[in-house]
Amino acid sequence: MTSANMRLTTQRQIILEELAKVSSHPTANEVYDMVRKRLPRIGLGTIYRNLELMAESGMIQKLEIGGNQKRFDATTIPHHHVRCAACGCVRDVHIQPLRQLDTMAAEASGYQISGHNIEFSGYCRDCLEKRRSPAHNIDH
Amino acid sequence: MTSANMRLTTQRQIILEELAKVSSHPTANEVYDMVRKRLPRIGLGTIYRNLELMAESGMIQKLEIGGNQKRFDATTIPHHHVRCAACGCVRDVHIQPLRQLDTMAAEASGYQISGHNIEFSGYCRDCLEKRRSPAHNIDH
DNA sequence: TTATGTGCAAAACATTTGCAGGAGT
DNA sequence: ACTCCTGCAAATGTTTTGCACATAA
Repeated sequence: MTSANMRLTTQRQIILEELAKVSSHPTANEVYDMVRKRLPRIGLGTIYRNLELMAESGMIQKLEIGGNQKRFDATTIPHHHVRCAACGCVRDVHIQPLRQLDTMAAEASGYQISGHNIEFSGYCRDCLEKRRSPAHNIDH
Repeated sequence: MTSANMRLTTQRQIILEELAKVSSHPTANEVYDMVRKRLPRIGLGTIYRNLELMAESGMIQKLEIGGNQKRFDATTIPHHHVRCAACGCVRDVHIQPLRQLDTMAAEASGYQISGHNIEFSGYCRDCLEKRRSPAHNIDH
C-alpha cells in the first residue's frame, strides 16, 4: 500500500489531524481516545491499521522506543528522543545529524547501516521538581 | 530487591549461565527454551521475574530496542546495537562513548540526561546475500 | 524457621486478523 | 460497480500476577 492508492477516508483524515495537534508522541490507544471524541464509532483496529499504513507510506513516523507500546509522531523530520525514567513521557531532541556514527557502526559490526536513532534517558523537569520536594523525598 | 538479598537459586544460576553463553540477545521466551533443556519444569513466569530482577540489580541488561519483545544481554558494559531490518537479528556495536551527545541533548530538551543508547538499523551479511542472490531477487 | 522463590494457571495488555457490511473513486 | 475500508469481535502473542507449595539461608 502506497499513499498513491490509499483512499482519503474520514477516519484517516481525522487520525492525521489529531496526531498533528500534539507533540506528545501518543500511543495507538491515546490516538484512539483523541479520535473517538470526533468519531465515536471508530474501532481500535482501524486506528492500528491506519497508523501502520501511514507509517509505511512515510506520512508519519512509528517510534520504536522503550516502554511497552509503540508511539506515533506526525513529524517526519529525523530527530531523536528523550524518555523520562520516572514518568515515561517522551520529548523530541533535535540535534544535528551525525553521519559519522553510521560509518563507525558499519566498521564495528559488518552490517550495511542505513541509519540510527538515539534514545536519551533522564528526568523531565516535572519529575525533577517532585524529587526535590520534601514531601516526595523518600529515597528507599 | 537488590542483589544483596537475592537468593542464589538453581533457577537463577542456570538462567544467568545460559544467557552468558550466547551473544544473540535472546528474548525471554528464547531464554526459557534454553533453560528448559536443563530445568524442564521451570515456568515462564520464573524466567520473566528473574530476568527483570537481575536487570534491576544490574547483573544483566534489559534491552529496549525495536521489535515486539524485550531482549536480554549478560554483558553490562555499555554498548550499542544494530538490528537487521530484514530478519530482526540484533548484534553489538562497540564504539567509543560520546558524552558530548548527552550535553547536546540536555541543552536541546531541558531534561537532566543520564545517558543514551543508539539503535542502528541496516542489513546483516546473511540478508544482504539473500537480496543479491537471483533466486530471492524479487523486488515487488 | 521463615521470608523469599517457584510452578502453574489465569489474567492483563497490546496488537492483529477474519468477516460481513459500508463507503470512496 | 468494484475495490478498498471499517466496525466489531475474536484470536494471538507477550508479560504479569495470585496462590499454594518448596527451598535457601
